[in-house]
Amino acid sequence: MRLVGDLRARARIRDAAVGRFAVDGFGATVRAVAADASVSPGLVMHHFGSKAGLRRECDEHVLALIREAKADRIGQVASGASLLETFASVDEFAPLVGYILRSMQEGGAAGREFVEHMVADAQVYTAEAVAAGVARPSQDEAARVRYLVLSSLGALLLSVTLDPPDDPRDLAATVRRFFDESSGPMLELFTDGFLTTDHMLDEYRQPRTT
Amino acid sequence: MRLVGDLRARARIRDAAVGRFAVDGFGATVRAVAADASVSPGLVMHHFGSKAGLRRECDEHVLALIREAKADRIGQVASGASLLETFASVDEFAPLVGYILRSMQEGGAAGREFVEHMVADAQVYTAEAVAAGVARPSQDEAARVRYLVLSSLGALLLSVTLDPPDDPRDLAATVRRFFDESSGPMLELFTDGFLTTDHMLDEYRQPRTT
DNA sequence: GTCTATATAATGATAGAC
DNA sequence: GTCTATCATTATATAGAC
Repeated sequence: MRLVGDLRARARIRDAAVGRFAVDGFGATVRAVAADASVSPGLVMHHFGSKAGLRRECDEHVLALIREAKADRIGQVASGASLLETFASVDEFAPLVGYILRSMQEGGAAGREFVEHMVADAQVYTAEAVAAGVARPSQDEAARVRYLVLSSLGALLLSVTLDPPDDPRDLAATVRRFFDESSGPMLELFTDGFLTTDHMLDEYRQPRTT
Repeated sequence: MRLVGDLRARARIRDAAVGRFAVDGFGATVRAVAADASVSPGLVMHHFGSKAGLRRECDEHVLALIREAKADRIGQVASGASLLETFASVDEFAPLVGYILRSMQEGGAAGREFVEHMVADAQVYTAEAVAAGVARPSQDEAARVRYLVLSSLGALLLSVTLDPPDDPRDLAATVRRFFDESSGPMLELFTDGFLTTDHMLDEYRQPRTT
């Protein structure tokens, strides 16, 4: 079957590209991707037109997979970072996590969209948590959620970037280590806070009232 | 004076490189640096041996300047992120902030060292704050400080990376915008916390006691 | 010290055979 | 659809004149 063969080659190249980009970053060469997919560099260009075209399809494919996986576990996910932790430990999804981390690192379209989706999701979960009395209400819900997601994902990204695994295939272990080290402090910070009192906070609450 | 002329050219190239790397990332070419310094590409190689050599000297120079500047304002700095905010608003230091952000983004040696220094500093400040009764004590001071620094710097980095200024010279404005948006949520989170109670936290406090 | 000219290597992309 | 061969560009780095 000619069409099936075609689709399978395309998919193989795309999957190889996702893995390569995850491991080496987006500076990875078309040649390396072709080698991983056991095809010629020319075939990559034939199917995707350009490296940018390949990148675009990888972005879309990864985002689609993540959206799909999120739908399967709706309600179970509280923060973007813990989603990535869960994903990283599933072999099948590990390359996706690497790809998304690279995308956040580089500032690409996929990274931005992923973060924005995470913020949107967290907004819903937080509202539910507040309604359930599990989370405290905030002076500015939108700003709080945004900072929580940005800081959680940013801490993970920075941790992985500054201290990457020797073998990039061990990304899952690195992600897990980060969570082992930070889940304690996070819980403590989120429950007790960090400061005792702060005059600036009073001002934040009652701007120019007193 | 031959020696003075030499040193001035070296310094000019190095400063140009810091600025270029800050704006374009470390993929910036030797040619671009040479053009910014108004010298030939050959002269850059003559002075620094290789692009890697140039990079090394930039790393050392930036770290030295930051160490120096930190010494000048000892005790005034609570977190790494607010240090960068202060720096970014001073025109003279703006390229340094860009350089450090790029270095954290790429995972280079300078980024790692900068973060580690920030963690070490924050450890001292936090201990003082706890002693003064301004900050709550923690179950694991080292882990808490590390997470606070990593999340603050990570949130800033991610924010700047995902939504960079149109003109890279407007980095200061972007950094300031991030702080305007997140200082409120940070203060609230740090003072009140986020969750009401959490069973997992009890376990964290008294592991296998009950 | 500084420049011009060039060597060398790698990359994205194209052309055409099969 | 797939490959081989090649082009054009771009990068670091070198050599040697001034």
